[in-house]
Amino acid sequence: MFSGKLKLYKTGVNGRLQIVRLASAGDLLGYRSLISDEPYSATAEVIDEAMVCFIDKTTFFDVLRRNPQLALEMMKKLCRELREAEDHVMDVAQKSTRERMAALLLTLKEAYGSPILGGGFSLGIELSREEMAEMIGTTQETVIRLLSELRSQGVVEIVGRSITILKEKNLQSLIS
Amino acid sequence: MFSGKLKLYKTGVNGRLQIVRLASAGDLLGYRSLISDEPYSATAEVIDEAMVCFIDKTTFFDVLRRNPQLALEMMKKLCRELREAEDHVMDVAQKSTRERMAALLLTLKEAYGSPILGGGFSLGIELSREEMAEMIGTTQETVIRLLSELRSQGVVEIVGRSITILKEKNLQSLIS
DNA sequence: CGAGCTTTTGAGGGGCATCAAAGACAGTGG
DNA sequence: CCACTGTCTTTGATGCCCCTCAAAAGCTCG
Repeated sequence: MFSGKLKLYKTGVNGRLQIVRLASAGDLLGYRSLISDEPYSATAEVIDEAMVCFIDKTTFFDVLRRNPQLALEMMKKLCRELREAEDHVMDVAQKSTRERMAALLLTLKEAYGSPILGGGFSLGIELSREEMAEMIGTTQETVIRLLSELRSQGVVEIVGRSITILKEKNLQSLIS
Repeated sequence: MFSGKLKLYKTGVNGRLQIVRLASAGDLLGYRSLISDEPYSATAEVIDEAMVCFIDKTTFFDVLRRNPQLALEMMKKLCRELREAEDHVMDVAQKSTRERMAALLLTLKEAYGSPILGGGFSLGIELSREEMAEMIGTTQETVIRLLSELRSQGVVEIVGRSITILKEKNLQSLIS
């Protein structure tokens, strides 16, 4: 199967990474720096096999200028991403690490998950413990502890990097 | 003097607020929900006297469609805000409260500050302790403790809600 | 099988939230 | 003018969540 997943991250204090978002097939990358004329502020790295296609700067702007409707669509996309980013700020600022862990699992399930025989959901994306930590702003160790906690409660099943959600409702109730 | 300042905030878990950004004269508000067709995700509240001007939805889109250059400008603005929001995520996730406090003071100084006789900077905006807490994702009490710490070190001068930065360099070195 | 990763588990400590209460300050009405 | 009230600010005490450090165990690959 052709999947194609990238992670987009920033580098923070003492090299600690912060994953800003994941990108999949069809997503646009880098257009923001193009538009705002700022230097690239994030780094992209392949998680799964991905094919990338480059668009020339002038072509990009030409198409955009000739096609107001497309421009509007892009603005829509930007607005949505902005709202998501702001929500993310609030999550990190207010929620406990446990709540963010639960939210991450549910988000991944929404984006990549697929139902599995017996009623669970396979996450459909395999991240390292550290990558998860970098997404929710915590450490490897804490991610591990929270995951084992969930496993011991029968909420998830874990085999290596493959995670299956067994009791989605328990996660839902965790994110309050 | 005519200033006009608003705060834009979201409501999080158990009603705790998160100030997403401050807006001043000339800023646009609410256009994001307009464009992305999502429900309003934030609330605006006046801090200083402000005059607000409403634009009709259809007018807005008309102008945008007829004026590709304007659309590009708006996209620029959106991209910049997006980058700022993502930076903010990283700050909250990685930096200590003390670092965020210092960063907040410097940000406010950049946005509203004005030089004062003797080499300091008056912040030029008066926020309650709680509002500052809501901006950097902490509590009132912690803001107060950090501010007194800075005052006792002679880094800032505080009279009620008016804050003067005396030793900007010390703040700079705090944000690492 | 050894080297280098990731994952796991444990111990310890500190930063910060929470709770509680007193002080400061402004507005209100008697 | 002064007690009265509500809001904001300050300070102190307590505890716990989670980061940090350390080390062992598991996995992968040459």
